[in-house]
Parts: sequence; structure tokens; C-alpha cells
Amino acid sequence: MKITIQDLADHLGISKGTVSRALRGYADVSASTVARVQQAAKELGYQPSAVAQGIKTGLARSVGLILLPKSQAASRPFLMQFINGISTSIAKQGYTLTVATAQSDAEMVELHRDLFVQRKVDGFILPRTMHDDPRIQILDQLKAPLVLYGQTEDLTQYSWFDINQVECFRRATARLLAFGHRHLAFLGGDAQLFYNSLRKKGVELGIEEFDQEKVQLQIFENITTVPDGLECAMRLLRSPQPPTGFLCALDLAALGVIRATKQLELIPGEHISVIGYEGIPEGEFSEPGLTTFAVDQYEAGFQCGVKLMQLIHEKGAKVSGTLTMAVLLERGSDGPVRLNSSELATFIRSRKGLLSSQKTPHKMTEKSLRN
Amino acid sequence: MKITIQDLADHLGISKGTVSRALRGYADVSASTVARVQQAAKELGYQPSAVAQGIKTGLARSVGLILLPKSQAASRPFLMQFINGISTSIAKQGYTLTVATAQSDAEMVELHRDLFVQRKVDGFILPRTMHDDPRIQILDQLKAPLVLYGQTEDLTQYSWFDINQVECFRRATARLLAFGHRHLAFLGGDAQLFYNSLRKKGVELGIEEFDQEKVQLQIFENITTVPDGLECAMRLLRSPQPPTGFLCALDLAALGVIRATKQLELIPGEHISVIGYEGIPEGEFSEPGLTTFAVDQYEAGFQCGVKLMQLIHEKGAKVSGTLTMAVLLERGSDGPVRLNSSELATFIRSRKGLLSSQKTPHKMTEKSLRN
DNA sequence: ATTTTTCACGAAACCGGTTTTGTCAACTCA
DNA sequence: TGAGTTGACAAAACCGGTTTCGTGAAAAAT
Repeated sequence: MKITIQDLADHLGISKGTVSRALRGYADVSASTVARVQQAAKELGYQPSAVAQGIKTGLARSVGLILLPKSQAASRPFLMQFINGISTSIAKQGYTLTVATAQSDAEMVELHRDLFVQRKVDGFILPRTMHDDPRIQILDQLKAPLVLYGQTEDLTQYSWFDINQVECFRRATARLLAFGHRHLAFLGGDAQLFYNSLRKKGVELGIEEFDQEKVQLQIFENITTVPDGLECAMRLLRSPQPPTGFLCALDLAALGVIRATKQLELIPGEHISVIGYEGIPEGEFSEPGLTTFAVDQYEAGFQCGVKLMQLIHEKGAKVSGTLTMAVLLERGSDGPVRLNSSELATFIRSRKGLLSSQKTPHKMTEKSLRN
Repeated sequence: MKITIQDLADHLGISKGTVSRALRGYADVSASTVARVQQAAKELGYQPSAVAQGIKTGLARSVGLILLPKSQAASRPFLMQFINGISTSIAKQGYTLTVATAQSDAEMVELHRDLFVQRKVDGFILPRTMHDDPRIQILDQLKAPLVLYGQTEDLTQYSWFDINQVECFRRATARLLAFGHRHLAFLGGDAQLFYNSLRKKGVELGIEEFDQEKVQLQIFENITTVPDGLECAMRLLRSPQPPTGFLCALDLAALGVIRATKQLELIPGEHISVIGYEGIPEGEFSEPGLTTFAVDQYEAGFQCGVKLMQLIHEKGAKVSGTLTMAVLLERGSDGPVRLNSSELATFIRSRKGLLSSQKTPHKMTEKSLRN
């Protein structure tokens, strides 16, 4: 059924070694033979088996990406673009992407090891870097090429690509401070993941540059879903000294904050300000639209792929790190402060009576739109 | 560096053939030898190279999934779950998933051919089936195992898995008719794709079962994005005989319809009804929430994987098709009719004056929430 | 006690490529 | 004209496994 190099050699009446050398571009094959072989290969539809090639070269011509669907919170909406970026950049060298999913951290580490020792992949892209990432430890041991999407403790040892998240959150913080907000809250994401430290550091940096004395900052972690954000914001807004500016490590948390404001009949962008990070599509459909930093996931995948190809092919290639910026999408969820923290607290308390009947946001909108 | 079967054989002082037979479970190896080999393999961390295994067996132990990011409209948010389903079901047999992206239909077909003749994959899962799908044609020629996620003209020739979309849209239609709607619009998706015919058929079936004479149906196609849905709904709602019920093949289109109602100061679920399909997360955050059929993409991927494994492994395995149902999420975007088509037209016309100042939905919400 | 069978393993072939080595004829060059 | 190069290919080794075949010793059957 499938045509092999031997079939092709027989068909041309030459040895399979010569066919191979002709197709690989060796010098000791006459130009006419090369032409004949290429012609016949095209006619018969011969393409060498990647499996058979791999056995001699030791390469599978595939790179691995292992996902943890459990933590769908992040990177979920952009998986397609991230994969597209990787696939596009590695396809040039005949590489494909092997994707697998793990249901736990332990399984994820195992999967990395197994895929590499079984030679199913030649290297890995590691998204969502963690503190003391166990994937890195085991792959280091195996001397497996890897590229991080995200940063880690030692940035000189591995190739990596990342968004300058510190700068994003520094700017977001400066923006809220310029709007006049003095009581801020940082709703962090998964504390295990490295990005969380970076985003928090950005916030702290922004406050430092302004005037540490004049600003109140409250920090929370593991606020990774809409309900998390909703619950956290509810608690904060009902406190005696509520923040007027919310910096959220994740868009989903920010959407939760916006929901909380709806329940308290507050207006985001007016009574309070919310800024997110990631640029998920849901943020465009909330009311008001969510101000957020949009990340180009295609570009991220592409760059990771390029770096990994270098590590695999150019022996003695040096590792390299790259930082780029996300784009701030200015939508309606933030703006100049109107009420300071104390005024906001009073305002919220004055409205509490209204909430006794426990109306849903939906009903509220209906009523209000009807005038 | 990497340990081979020969290394293991030398270490044990036996031949590599015996090692292989021991690990593969042949009968003509003594129990004690099997134990010794397994023990040593574990100690030395030996795992056979999938590449080397593949050359003899002719299998790459990988299945292909080729995506077309150009058409991100559909399946985008659920890619993670779909991949998770596939990966989970095939992992049991030591298979992995090879994902590649194509930028055009032609490139997609080529990619399928190349990946199979290069033995990078043993079979394919084909999402988003088209009319006279060119992928099926070429893979048929190559006798490549394949499973469709979606249906096609001849359902007896291939294995497939799909949601019963005809039934979903029949129910959606019956629901709107029961709510009293008599002027309906079907906003279809990509006309090239097979699902569109099925969803349209479901609508027609629902109307047929009711009373064809009493219902007006307008049909549109290629309404695949929020702006598409917005534009289409705007045009329809400003017509003399606007539909009061919108059946959307895609959630994104339905969100566009909801946006249009906001611009016309109409209330979805009251002045008009909208039902979507797919269950994208954005639908939960719109106001009101979008009534839609939620598809379990993990299950879809899992079933496709199972069927493909059968085709690849059980020689002479018969093809099989499976239909399941999506779950109707009843949210606020549909409900009993209050105004019939003519009344709605009058109502909309009476409000047009209000729109001259071109307020954004955001401002509207602000105003209304402030009482 | 001899023959036959079974057991357990080594040796070798094979899978489909790549790469090295060997070889012979045609060319160069002195 | 004879020795040394070069060109172009065949032959063979190799990659890391799997599988078939062959074989000697122990066990079973006669």
C-alpha cells in the first residue's frame, strides 16, 4: 500500500542508499540522478516515513505541550492562538506539535518524562511556569530542550518568552493612582504560579514610585474565577474602608468584581475602578467593557516555537529570553475617582436596604431599562 | 545518555531479543527472567523508543487533529476540553495527539495527506465537517482511519460522533412557538459546514410539527460573529414585520442580537426572544444571560478518541455513529411573547427618536442604575 | 534407556530509512 | 603511458526495536 524507499529504488533501478542521498542532497550523486529521483518521488507520491527517519537521527520531529485542564482559568480562551503560533513556527522545519493533557501536577511531570524518554518529542514548551517548577527539574535531568512561556527564578539557564507583566501592572497601578484612587486592592491569581509574583511586584512598584505613604494596598491571592472575584469584592466593598481601585491578576476575577458592583448597585468606572489582565473575549461583553491588558497569544506561541527549534537544532545554541508588552485596552471599567474610600463606604451602606429583596442582576436591568 | 534495549540486555547478560519478548509478554520467556527484566528496566529507567517501535509495527501511536484558526468563531472556547477528551481516551493505549494548524482549506487537506504518508499519525479526528468534505475524500483514498466530529452525507461509511442538532433546534423552535412567537428568524452559521443544514432542518421541523401556516420564518446564513448578528438583527428589527423570536446557530450571533436589542432599548426575554447554541462562557455574562444549548466538548473528544482507537486497532472493526443531546441552559434571553410582530414594529418606531443622541449601552446602564 | 516434547533462550532477519565504506570507470596529470 | 584523482554509485552497516527461527538441555513419554 504505502510506498517505501525500496519501492522507489526498484522502480528506478538504483540502490536505496543512492535514493536517500539524492533526496538528502548529498554531493556524490549526479545531477541527473537527483532529478530522476525527485521526479519519481513526486509521481509515486513517495514521502519518507518520519518514524523510520527518526530511528537513525534520534529525533521525533515533534515538540511537546502538556496542558492541565483542571486549571482552565487561564490561557483557556487563547489556546487556539497559542497552538497556532507554535505550530506555525515549527512547521517550517517539518516539526509537529504533540499535545497531551494531565489531570494533576504529578501526572504532568510524569508525562513530560515519559514523552521524552520514549522519544515521542524532542523538546517541550512549558506554559504557566511555577515556583521551583517540577517540570523543569526533571527535564533538566534528562537534558531535554525546553522553552518557558513565563519566567522563573533563574532566567539565565533556560530559554523563555514572556510578557512584561511587572510593567503592565506598574502601569495599571500608576493609571489608577493618576485617576485619584488611594485605596487599592490587588486580587492575585494562583500563588503557586510565577506570574502571580510578577504582577504583584508590578503593583508594589507602581505604588512605590508614587508615594508609598499616601496609598493603601490590600493584597489577596488565589482569586482565579468569577465567583472568587465576586466573593472577594463583596467582602471588601462591605468593609469600613473599601478599596476604590481593583487590580486583578486575571480578567475572570475582574469580571467577578464587576458582578459584585452590580449586586451593590454600583457603577464600575464611576464608583469604583477595575483593571484586568489577559484580554479574554468575555471582557468585551460585560457592562461596562473591562479595561485590561490584551496578550497576543499567537506571538507568544510563535516565539516559543522559534526558540525551541534553535535549542534542538543549533547544537551549542545559547539560551535566550524575550520580554514584550501587552496592549492596554481602555474600556469603561475604570476612570477618575468620584468617591473616596470613606464616602464609598457610606454610599454602599445607604443602599443596603435596597438589597433586602435579593433581586437578580437580570431583573434589575429589566426594571431599569423600562424606565 | 539514553538507555537502549541493548544496554539493558548487556546489563542483564541476555540477548536483546529476549528482553523484548520479556517486556512484550511472550510465553517463551521464563517467569524469573521476565521479573528480572522488568526489575532492571524500572531501575535503569528504560522505556522503549516509540520511534523504533513504530518502524516495525508501522504505527506512530499518534492521532492527528488539524485546526483552522481562521475560523475561530466556533469551537474556540472549548478547544481545551475537546483536546482533553481526545487525549484522555487515547492515552490508555499509549497514543498521543498531534495537533497542527492550517491557514487555508487547501493547506488543511495537504496537511492531512502529508501527516499520514509520513506516518506521523495513524488516523484523524475531523472536526467541523463540511459538505463534500475534501479531507474525507483524500483520507479515503489513503485508507486512513478517521472519525468525524459532526455528520456528513453518507453516515454509514465512516465513524462519527455528533450532537443531535436537529433535535436541539426542533426543541428550541417548539419552545419559542409555545411562548407564543409567530415571527421567527433563523440566523445560520457557515453555509459550507454541515452543521448549518442540520440546525436549519431542526427549525423547519419544529415549525412543521406546529402549524406551518401560522408561522413566518426568515432564514439567514453566514452569521458567525457578534457584529454579524448585531447587523442582521438591527436590519430585521427595523423592518416593518420584525421577528420576535431569534434562533441562532451560534452563540456569538445570539450575543450580537442581544447587543442590537440594547441599541434599540429593547429587553431580550421580554420584547424579543433569543436562543443560541454551543454554551460559550460569554453567554453567561451577557444581560440577560443567554438561553442556549450547551455542548459537552470533553465528551465529544473522548468519544471520537474511543472510536478512532477501535478503527486503528481492531482490524475489521465496523464503523459506528453516535448521537447525543446538548443541555438546554434556560437563562433570561427568551420568554413569553408580549408584543406580536406588528406591535413590536410600532414600539420600535416610537423609540427611534430616543436614539438620535447615539448613547452607548454602557451609558444607558449607568443612567438606569442610578434610578 | 531412548525418543520425543517442551522450555528458554540466542542468533538472525527485518522494519525503512541514513550514512559510511568500498569499488570501478573515467579523468587528470606528469 | 602509467599513476593518482575524482565522480557516481552499490553494498553494507547501522539505528533500536520486534519477531521468527533454530538449538541445546531438561522434562516427559514410550
